[in-house]
Amino acid sequence: MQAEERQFLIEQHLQKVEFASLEELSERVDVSVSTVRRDLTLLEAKGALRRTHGGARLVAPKSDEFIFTARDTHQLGEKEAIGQAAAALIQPNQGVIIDSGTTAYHVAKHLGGKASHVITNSLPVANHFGSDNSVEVLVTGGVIYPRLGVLVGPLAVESLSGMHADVAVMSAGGITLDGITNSHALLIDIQRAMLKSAQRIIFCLDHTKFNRRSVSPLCELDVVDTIVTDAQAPADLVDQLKQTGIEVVVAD
Amino acid sequence: MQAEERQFLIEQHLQKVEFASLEELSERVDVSVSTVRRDLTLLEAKGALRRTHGGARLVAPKSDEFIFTARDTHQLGEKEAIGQAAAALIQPNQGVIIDSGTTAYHVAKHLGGKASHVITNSLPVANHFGSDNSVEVLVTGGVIYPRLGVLVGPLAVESLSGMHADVAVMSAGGITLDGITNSHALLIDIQRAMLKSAQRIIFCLDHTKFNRRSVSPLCELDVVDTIVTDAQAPADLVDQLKQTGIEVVVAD
DNA sequence: AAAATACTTGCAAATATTTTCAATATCTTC
DNA sequence: GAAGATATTGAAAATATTTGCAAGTATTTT
Repeated sequence: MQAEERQFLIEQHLQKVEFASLEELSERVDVSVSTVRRDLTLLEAKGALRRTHGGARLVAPKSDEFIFTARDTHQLGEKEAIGQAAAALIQPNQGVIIDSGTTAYHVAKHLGGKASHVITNSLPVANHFGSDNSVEVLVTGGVIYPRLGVLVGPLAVESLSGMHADVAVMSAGGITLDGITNSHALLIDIQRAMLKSAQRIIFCLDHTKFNRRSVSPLCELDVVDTIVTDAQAPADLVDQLKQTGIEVVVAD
Repeated sequence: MQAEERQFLIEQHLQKVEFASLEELSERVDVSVSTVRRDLTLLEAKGALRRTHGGARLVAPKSDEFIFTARDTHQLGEKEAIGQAAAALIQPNQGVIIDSGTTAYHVAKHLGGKASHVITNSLPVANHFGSDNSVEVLVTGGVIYPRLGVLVGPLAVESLSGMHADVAVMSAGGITLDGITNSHALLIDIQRAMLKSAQRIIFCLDHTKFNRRSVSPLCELDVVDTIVTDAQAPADLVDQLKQTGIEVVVAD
């Protein structure tokens, strides 16, 4: 059996059982426990699963809500800080558009009852405000993009285009001096509608997004008013961004 | 069993029972009480639960604060049965509109991957299908009605009016021979749009809804194709409904 | 305030992981 | 197609983690 085939089988098996011990996997693909260990290490690096003591678990278990909410600890500290700093930029009683994506979600968590209206296409954000009747939450329509809990499609774009907000809190996949990019092509149209509907544009981008280019271009830099990032963002790019007239807030 | 799996089971069990003693948990996951203690400490740090003397208690998760979801035990048995019976009426690969309201939610829970499309204005229903990519879930836009997790308002009505589905699974506040009524006036417009957009109308009404009249009239009986109810529904009204040509399914 | 119950701490046994190394398999290069 | 180089595999020793237990401390109950 080939190494790749074996790893594929492990992945597939894990999709079914969610948790698997080393012995279980070793028996199933008929190699030594050592090899399974090595495979798991590789698969973890690939992001396909997470190692645990004695075995492995699925990254996004079906029983789990959406990819993030509680369990996503990827750069959690930075995202929390960014969330707090971005929320501080919002004035009381403003109307805020909140993008999908983990970073924007953390902003929502820190927003409290500050905003009077929230517009979002993210189900986790909607859930977060769901039982809070101090904020009016407007959810765009759309088709659920599985695992992310984002509403996409024409309905989402349409419902956004008729709206207006004071601020848009956005996230994205990458930023360079050429502009901002994002990975999910389906989101681009929606994000552009968000950018059009808001007066002030705040992008929340942790340091890993700097000098990175995702597949689809989203917008030029001149659309952006403010960028919120963390302390590890590369100083040179931050300076260059400031020179183009963008306000850059560095959260600690 | 691995540590992570064990902790996951503890979390999951707690979702059901709200509170569990150390012994109970220790027995359930088959480790010593000491280990359960350590697990609980970790889970508490993660924010998944709250420790108490002798056990652990669920920390009310925001996303579940909608009136129902798991915790609403009001006529739970009946609603489960109705949910199952109504789900059985759906043919594979149909497009299904699912109304907000607890009873309709239970139908969603039993639907599995049967429907190919689901249209809903209920956040709990959307969440339920959220990470399932075998079903395409279309969420109407709208403003969140707090505590119920329902999307209401003109946007919800608009997005529904352009759609079409094979079946609509509805719930309501009361039914008499004069028609069906509902309590939330905001929902009426949306429900009417749902009724217009679907070919077959199934109303799910537990026995407490029979011979009851809510504030706002929703529709006449001739719109209804099928009513699913439980065994305690009054026989006379059930008979009379059958005579008007409505199919009445009684779940046990 | 005493009894009962639950919690914390420290420790040894069990279990898992990393590291290392020899054996085998696979790929190059001639 | 054979010889050497490289990569992969399985197994064993060293290291680290987790688990269960028991003694001591805190908390609740009566």
